Amino acid sequence: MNLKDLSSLLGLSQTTVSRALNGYPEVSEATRARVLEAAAAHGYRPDSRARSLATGRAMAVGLVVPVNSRHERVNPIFADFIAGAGDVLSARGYDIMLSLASGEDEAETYRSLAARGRVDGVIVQAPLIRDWRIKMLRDLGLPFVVHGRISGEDAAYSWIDMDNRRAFRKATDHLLDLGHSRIALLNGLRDMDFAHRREDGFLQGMAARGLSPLARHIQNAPMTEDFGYAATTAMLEAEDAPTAILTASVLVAFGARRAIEAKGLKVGRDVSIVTHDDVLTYLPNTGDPPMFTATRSSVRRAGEQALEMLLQLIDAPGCGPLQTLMEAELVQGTSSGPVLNKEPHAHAET
Amino acid sequence: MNLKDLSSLLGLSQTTVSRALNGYPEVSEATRARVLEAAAAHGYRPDSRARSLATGRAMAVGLVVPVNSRHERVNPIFADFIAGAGDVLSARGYDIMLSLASGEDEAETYRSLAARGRVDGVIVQAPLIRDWRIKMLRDLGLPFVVHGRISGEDAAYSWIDMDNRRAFRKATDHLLDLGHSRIALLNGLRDMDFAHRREDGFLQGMAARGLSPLARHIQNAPMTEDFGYAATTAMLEAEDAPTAILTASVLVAFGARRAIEAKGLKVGRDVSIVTHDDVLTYLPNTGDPPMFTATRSSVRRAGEQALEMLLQLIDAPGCGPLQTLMEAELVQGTSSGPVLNKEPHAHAET
DNA sequence: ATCGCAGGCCAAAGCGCTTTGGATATCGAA
DNA sequence: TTCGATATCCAAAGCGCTTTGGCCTGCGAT
Repeated sequence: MNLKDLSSLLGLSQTTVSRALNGYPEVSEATRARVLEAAAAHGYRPDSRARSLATGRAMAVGLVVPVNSRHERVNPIFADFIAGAGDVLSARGYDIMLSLASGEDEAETYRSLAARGRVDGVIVQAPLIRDWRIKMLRDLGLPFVVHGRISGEDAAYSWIDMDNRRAFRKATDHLLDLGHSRIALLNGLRDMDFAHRREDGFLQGMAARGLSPLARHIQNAPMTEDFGYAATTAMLEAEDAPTAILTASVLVAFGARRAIEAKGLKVGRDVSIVTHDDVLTYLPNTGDPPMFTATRSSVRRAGEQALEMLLQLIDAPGCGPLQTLMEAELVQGTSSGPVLNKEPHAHAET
Repeated sequence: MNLKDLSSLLGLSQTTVSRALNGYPEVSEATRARVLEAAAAHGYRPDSRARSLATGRAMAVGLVVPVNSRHERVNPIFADFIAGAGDVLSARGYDIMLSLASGEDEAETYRSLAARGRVDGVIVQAPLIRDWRIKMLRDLGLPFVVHGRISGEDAAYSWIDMDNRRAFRKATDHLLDLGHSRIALLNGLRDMDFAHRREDGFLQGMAARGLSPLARHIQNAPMTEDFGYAATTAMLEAEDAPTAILTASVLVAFGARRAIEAKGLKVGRDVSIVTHDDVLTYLPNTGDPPMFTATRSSVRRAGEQALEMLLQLIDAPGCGPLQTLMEAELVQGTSSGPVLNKEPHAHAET
């Protein structure tokens, strides 16, 4: 059932039917009602390719998810980010064009999406420290919003980000206030911009009290449970074991907790954990008080907001760079407590 | 840069340029070379909407991800499934149209994708016990592949599934062989078809040895860490505590382990865990031997295979229902061992 | 010299929609 | 009665591509 069929069926021109369906005023209410009814009855839905070709708008946004080429990992935060994005988009009649891009192909992916007219805008995920994508997207003239920010990028661009530096500064201060001074940071991959900012916040907090962490107490890796476990185990067994650990994700915190408990130590008493919590639906930090003391910022909310912004940029191309900084709140859980003044934990089991 | 520009620039007709680019034989090799070179030089990429309108093929497949309406949860397995799917698709020039659909809207989502010509086929995720989607998709005439199977569906349809029943039968037998008889099952949501099959395999295994589990030892919930923790804690504290636990995901297994260790018990000695492992990149079951004894089947591989099948159905619409059953392998980890003959664990700490 | 045929190219007709630029009818005001 | 608004509707021109159905040209066969 296409427009031609429908209009001849109604004894009207395609123009009139199209206008009736799209809410234009040049059509009588009686006719509009008749058209809408017929359209519903026959399940007519305009072909989006044809419509898109005629209007020049794709009614879709691109979500380019980088597949870490070294690790071939797809971060599960995308599932929640997309859930947020999807809500906003479907409410406005947009679709999501998903592209997985691994490293080299990524430039081609953007160019292709733009040139083939598949999308009206894109979301840039997982920005790196000096990300080349900004310049390329600007050159392409494709509206975009970065989920995260890019250190070393001078030009203005639209982004939504959590205040990673401040969040980790807060988390660090929290631990320092509890008397901890040997604090470790289990962070995301080194080239990720967010990891850089988190480390920054951590170091600033330490420096403000005249402290400086051991180099081996700052580790970067994909944020998996076994990274948390392995890194924590190693640190607890070495000299100058940390009394508190900052982790970049709940999954890593799970691993840290396992390592601590495997040593016969108690989380929140012998070793404290403060984690960042993206509020992923399948990794809830539940309990009252919650299991982990955490800096909390919903990635799903970020997805909603990011798309709100992108749609705004698409609707009004000139409306300048939009920027949203989300604040993470520190929630006190059971995983952090005052430092114990006793023998280093490393020897607790020896 | 569109076809018209490119062809007038080359002094050729649009027909010839189009044919040259698409590999038709009616164009001399010399001309073809000239065209390809010019296209590359000017970064020409055919507008996919126009092409799609002309050919009738969308060159995109739909991935409809159900957002559990009760729980608003997006299962992280989709991230990995999509990674597999993306590999296959991008190699063949297809794009992914992602739709999040929550319950009621889902029918509309499929209808809309089909009617608007946005996709050439779809993947159906998370099938329920008696899923209405099969009938609807068949009526729509849209090629589709189900990721999972549908009990109570008589008509033939294309699917790819892991042999859930056999996997859990294997896992159960493994535990039974180790002498366990009080085995619990922490399963996914009750209306999910896979959960049903897993329970089946479990019950079959038990019945084969004349055993039948306690009703409260079979639990259904979203597969989160805290479900594993809470359920395990409760069971260990009650009468007739299980000596072994079967979990439906690594995340749930994490929770079960935490509960066991919190009771001062040792996983693999006091209480065994066998989990299903979807081999999610961010939830690796690492170690040698691995941390968890598990039935292993890569969901990423399933994604690849599912799209291979879907593309086949799209290319040759009549090629009949395609069905792939994947076998999960049982890998022995450190989380399962022979049953201890001693006082019930419930009292271990009292 | 003529014919047939293949190779190489092109004009134009779609694909299904939106949108421009009228056309026609109606109606109150002059 | 005549005239401009208004309100309704319509024919046709795109959007950028593919594809059908030719049109030439040259060449070997008749």
